[in-house]
Amino acid sequence: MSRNDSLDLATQLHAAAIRLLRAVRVADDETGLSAPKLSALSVLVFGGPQSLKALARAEQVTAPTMSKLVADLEAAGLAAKRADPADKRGVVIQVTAKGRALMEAGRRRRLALLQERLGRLSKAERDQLAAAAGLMAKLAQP
Amino acid sequence: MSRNDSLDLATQLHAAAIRLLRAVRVADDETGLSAPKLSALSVLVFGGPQSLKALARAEQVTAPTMSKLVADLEAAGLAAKRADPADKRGVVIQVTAKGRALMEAGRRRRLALLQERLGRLSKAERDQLAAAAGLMAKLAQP
DNA sequence: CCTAATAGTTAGTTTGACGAACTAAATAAT
DNA sequence: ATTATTTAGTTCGTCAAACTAACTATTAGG
Repeated sequence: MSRNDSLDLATQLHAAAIRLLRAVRVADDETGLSAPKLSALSVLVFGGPQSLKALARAEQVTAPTMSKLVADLEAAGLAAKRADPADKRGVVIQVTAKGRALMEAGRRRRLALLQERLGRLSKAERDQLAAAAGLMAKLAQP
Repeated sequence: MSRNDSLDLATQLHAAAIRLLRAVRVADDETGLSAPKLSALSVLVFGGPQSLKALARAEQVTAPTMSKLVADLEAAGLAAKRADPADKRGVVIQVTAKGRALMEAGRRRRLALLQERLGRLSKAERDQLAAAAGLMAKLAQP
């Protein structure tokens, strides 16, 4: 029974996470940015200026893929590249003020969407979710 | 703002869901199926036989997109289409035994990945997570 | 009936992913 | 010190998956 519990838990958690992310995805449309670009921008905002390789690893894509995403972000004035003073092969990519503002607005919309739904739950249920968020983070650790 | 307000909860839930999905995503690679096809197959397994339109709506894609996904699943012998007896325009799509077996194998691999991590939690914490999965599904409802 | 709506497919386009091949720079080896 | 190797990033070609527009076939409404 314990084995079945685990199977069910893994399946249910997986399905629930997918549905939850899908539900809030609509808020991202309004930024005018695609999900991969918005996500890369988010890493720049929260992770600070970094190399292309680091950014690619954070987003679990290859260097060429990230190279193109960054080029598009740069063309849109949302990110900027500068030479790495310590390594002339390298670049340091950072978010611009415009990029930061756009990311923040998108994030607020996404969270607003979730908050509206959170209002449907009781206080006890919200507390339960808050505790679970911590547990999920623990599960996701390597 | 309190530490436990709903903005924090929304932020934590969103981040936790993303990290959790990333952590188990590697298990799906071994199915040999892409994420969209695996996801569509999952809807067929859990939602039963249904029309292309229903499947497209469930996956939040357009009919042409789903038409191609189903065609590929059919070519791989994982799903089957039959005419809808009640509407000659319509088709009913259902998972095959092979498709069901593949989904089950994927689910087992995903669990295997999570198992070590689930072991870090107490039984009480696992119960908490299971309950939270239900709440998350509720949140995701439109 | 005939017209409008619906189910699904086909055609063409865009985006984002990859690997392979390239340039340039840094590091290791002899 | 010179050469070889590795590393960082880009460009190119290709593919999957998403969309819209337009098509066929069928059903439903006036």
